[in-house]
Amino acid sequence: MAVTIHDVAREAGVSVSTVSRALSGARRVGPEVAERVHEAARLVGYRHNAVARALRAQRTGVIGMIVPEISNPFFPAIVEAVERTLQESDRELMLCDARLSADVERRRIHALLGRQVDGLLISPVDSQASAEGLREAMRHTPVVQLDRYADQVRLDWVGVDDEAGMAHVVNHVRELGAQRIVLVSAGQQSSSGRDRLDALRRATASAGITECVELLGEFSIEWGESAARQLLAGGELPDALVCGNDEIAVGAIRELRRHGVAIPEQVMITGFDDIFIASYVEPALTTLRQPREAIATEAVRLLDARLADTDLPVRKLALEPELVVRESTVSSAEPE
Amino acid sequence: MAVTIHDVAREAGVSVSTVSRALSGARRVGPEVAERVHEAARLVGYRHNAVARALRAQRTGVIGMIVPEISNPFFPAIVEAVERTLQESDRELMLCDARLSADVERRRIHALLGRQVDGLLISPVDSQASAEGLREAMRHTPVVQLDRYADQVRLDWVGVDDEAGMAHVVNHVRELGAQRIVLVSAGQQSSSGRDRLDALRRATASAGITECVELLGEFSIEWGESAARQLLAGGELPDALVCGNDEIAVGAIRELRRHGVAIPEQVMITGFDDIFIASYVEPALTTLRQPREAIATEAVRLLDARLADTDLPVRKLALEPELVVRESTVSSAEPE
DNA sequence: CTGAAAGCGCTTACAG
DNA sequence: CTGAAAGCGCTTACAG
Repeated sequence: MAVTIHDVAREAGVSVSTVSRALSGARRVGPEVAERVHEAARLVGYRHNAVARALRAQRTGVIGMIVPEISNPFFPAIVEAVERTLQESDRELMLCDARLSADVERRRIHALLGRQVDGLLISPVDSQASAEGLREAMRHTPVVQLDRYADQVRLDWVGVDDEAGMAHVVNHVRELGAQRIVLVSAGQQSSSGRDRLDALRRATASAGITECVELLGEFSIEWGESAARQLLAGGELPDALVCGNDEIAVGAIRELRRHGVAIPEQVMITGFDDIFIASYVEPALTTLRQPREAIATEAVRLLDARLADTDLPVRKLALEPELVVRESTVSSAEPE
Repeated sequence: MAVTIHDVAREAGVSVSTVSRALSGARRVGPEVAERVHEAARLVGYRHNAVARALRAQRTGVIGMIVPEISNPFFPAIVEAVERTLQESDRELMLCDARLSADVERRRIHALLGRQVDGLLISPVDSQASAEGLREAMRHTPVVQLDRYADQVRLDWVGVDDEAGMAHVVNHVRELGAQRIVLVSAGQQSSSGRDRLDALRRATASAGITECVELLGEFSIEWGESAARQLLAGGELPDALVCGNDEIAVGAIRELRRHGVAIPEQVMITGFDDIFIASYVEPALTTLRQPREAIATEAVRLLDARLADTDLPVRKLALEPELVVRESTVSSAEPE
């Protein structure tokens, strides 16, 4: 029914083996024969069947990717870069959304394994609960974690260097004269929450800041607003609010401005990630720009390395984020 | 090497046919035999091979999806909903980014066809240049367009009802007393640009608005800013700025506020789409909320209908957006 | 209800 | 360089 390699073979007057070789470009075919095969393929309207090829070659050319939540504005840029990178080697991306549930995540892993993906890129939803699914996955295919990671799993990872980032940001506000700093971040459930808090503590300590309050909630605008309300109720405001991510910072900015607090004059505010809206809030947010593009390409590179050699040691790759100074810390900052 | 159905058959002491039937749930298997097969499968660690199944069954269970640009904040929510809908029927999503190029788009179409997708969901990048690729696609697999569409192609489509939306918005500002209205939108290259402009013209005409200037550029924040500058330079401001999408509106808001214009007191502003930042700009933006979830589920439904019956007539499904009133038109609007 | 056999469309040793 | 043959892991008429 479908046009197959056999139709091409008949048309060109050669064997299917020759057609296969000519079409796949494996060079052991006479030049005029190759020409004839290509002509015949065009004539009969032949199209590759990647499924048949995959079954035979034991390689699908499909990479699975699971993100915690596609609608989280952080991931689309990474997905896009991964997809672009894969195209360079004629591979496709099968994308899944874990909907923030380790359970859904595990089911998606199984589905992707069933589809025989050549590798899996994943940002695990939970540092604990994701571990089991990941272990299952790595028994069957190369796996690389990106952005987030799970504990107790020996798996490659590439993501942002929280340590370096927080040091940048703390030094920045320090140089601008901040003495009293409040850290607003998330709890320790996710790897980012924990790592950023640790990084924040070390950064403030090594900057010689002793007066340092911690407000811990979650990575959301709502928590940023609520934390700001706590500060307002507490009386005196700190010099700077260093937030665990941009959403917290955006929430804090909104709430503080509603109460007439001048930013950055009364309080400086910083974020982390540089999501789209960071440059559109008022005042525009000073933050750390995640090297999303690099994270994506490095993730594919790590995967390919493991594809080539299964005995590689586990690699963790932390990429330094870039400090983007905007008006939430420096009122004269050039608008981008 | 891999554990196959044969290993299960040996373990269970039955034929591979029986194993296949028992595992796929085709009920023509004795209950205790089925039990034994499942037990054996567990024992030998059997996993489905979706590739082999797809080759044999001539059905992959994979739906291809091509979006103009994943990082455009409009699409992730749709992608998420599509993926969720597909999961209900154990299908997977193969996602491609056309990078706003009809050329890349055509290559992605070919790749997906080669992978034998069971159907294609696409938001074409260009109303003209996308047509050829789409025609190629529809010769091989069911295709449904969503959000955008191409001209001169007989293909199902599901998207927002621009006509109804613009009528809502124009009536809204009209009721609030706006007489002089400026339309800021995009040109006619894309289907949305054209349709929204048409809808806007009809809406203002039928609302009896005669003083109506049109500023046409593109769907971007930059164009919104630039249009606002033109207005400021032109002297007297209109009562309302009705924008073709949220990004234009956000740009206009920023620029007008920079120049001290009071919104909505001096000028009301409306958008279209209700993207994430619409509720976070100041003042929060009155806009039309796209029924993204419904667009996604209807797109899959249309595809499934066509999968079941190839002779269906072409269907266009326009879904009404919801007017979300915020502070950019009504200063007392409740913050959400 | 169950099994033997054919075959989905390709690739790839193996000969020649 | 080219061809005949086996086989990737399944499903599905066809018999029984």
